[in-house]
Amino acid sequence: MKAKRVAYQSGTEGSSKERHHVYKPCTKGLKPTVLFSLFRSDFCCLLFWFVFSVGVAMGRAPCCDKANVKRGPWSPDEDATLRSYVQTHGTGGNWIALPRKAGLRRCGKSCRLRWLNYLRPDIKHGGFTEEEDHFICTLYSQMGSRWSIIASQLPGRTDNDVKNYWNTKLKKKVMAGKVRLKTNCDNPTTLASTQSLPYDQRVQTHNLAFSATQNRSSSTLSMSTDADSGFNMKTQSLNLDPVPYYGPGIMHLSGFGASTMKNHIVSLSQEGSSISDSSSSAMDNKFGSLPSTEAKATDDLMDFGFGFSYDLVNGLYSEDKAGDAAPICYPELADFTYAEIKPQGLNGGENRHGDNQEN
DNA sequence: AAGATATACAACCGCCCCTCT
DNA sequence: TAGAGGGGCGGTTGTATATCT
Repeated sequence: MKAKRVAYQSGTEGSSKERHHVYKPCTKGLKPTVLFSLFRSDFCCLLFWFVFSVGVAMGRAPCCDKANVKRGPWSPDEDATLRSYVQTHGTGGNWIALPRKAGLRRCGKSCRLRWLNYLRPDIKHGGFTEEEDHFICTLYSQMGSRWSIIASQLPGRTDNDVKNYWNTKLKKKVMAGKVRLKTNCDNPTTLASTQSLPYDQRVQTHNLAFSATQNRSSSTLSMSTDADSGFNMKTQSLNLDPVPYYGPGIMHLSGFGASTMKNHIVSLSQEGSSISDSSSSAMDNKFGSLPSTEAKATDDLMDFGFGFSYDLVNGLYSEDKAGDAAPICYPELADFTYAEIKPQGLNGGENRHGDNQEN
């Protein structure tokens, strides 16, 4: 049950319907000169209200009054206030109302972010282990930039942390061939859930079950979810091309946090792997089974969305044979143009955030 | 030593989804 | 059933710090 809604706190007043009201001057019976002068002023008013109304209609109202909330870095006092309030009262299921109750001049979303990414007691910052590197790379290869899901598999890590780490360090490590990955497993589980296993076994457990190569031009993905994981068992097919590709197996995703599962699908395309927000599709479940790799080395190419593929079996992961030695990279498989390192094929995200580029 | 450049990461933005009325 | 509002997410930006020239 959600908390009672709060009234608009932004600079606008009333409901969105009321905000659509446009000032309409009466000009009946006025002389032309007066009419003209009125027209000029009214035109400005109309223009203002038109722009204002359109602006309101086009986008949603802000969650808080941006003019009256503090922004920027949090002070230690604010941190203490927020921590104390949340630990004492909880969030109450309403972050928007929380800052007012807690006596903070901050946007509710800002409070939420600060708590989740920084103040939460179980947070780990920095110091990513090699194991975590592998895990992140593996999951990134499977699902792209679903940072919240990836982070949910790493105890103490936040999506923001993982995202920043990937963008600033790990991506470069991968490009430099300093991250080892291993394939041949079809049941990825959380890092936390396998902590007790020997390292090599854990890596095997987390390795890629999903492969996509650039020359695999057509695919049909058998989408299913694991009833054991809490998902609804469902099987669906996604025809991406008239010539279907039937994957050799099913990838179980029981380890992924079901609570964060929303409508996303994983698809294969000519560009390789991609994950699409299903807002543009009819898919009900976010993840499903994917063609798993059955130790076919030629199929074990990992597409990081960089515009190239890695040979996972022979290339990136070499611990089996060479201990901690750096992996072998295959330049013929990779376009290392650094500028090209950017997740691609995340159609939903690109669409969703296309407007952001205007900022 | 100083300015330029690179790096790291906290914080923000705007969108979408879900729930409630 | 439509609209409002909040939560959550991924992408981007801003800024402090580190490194380089």
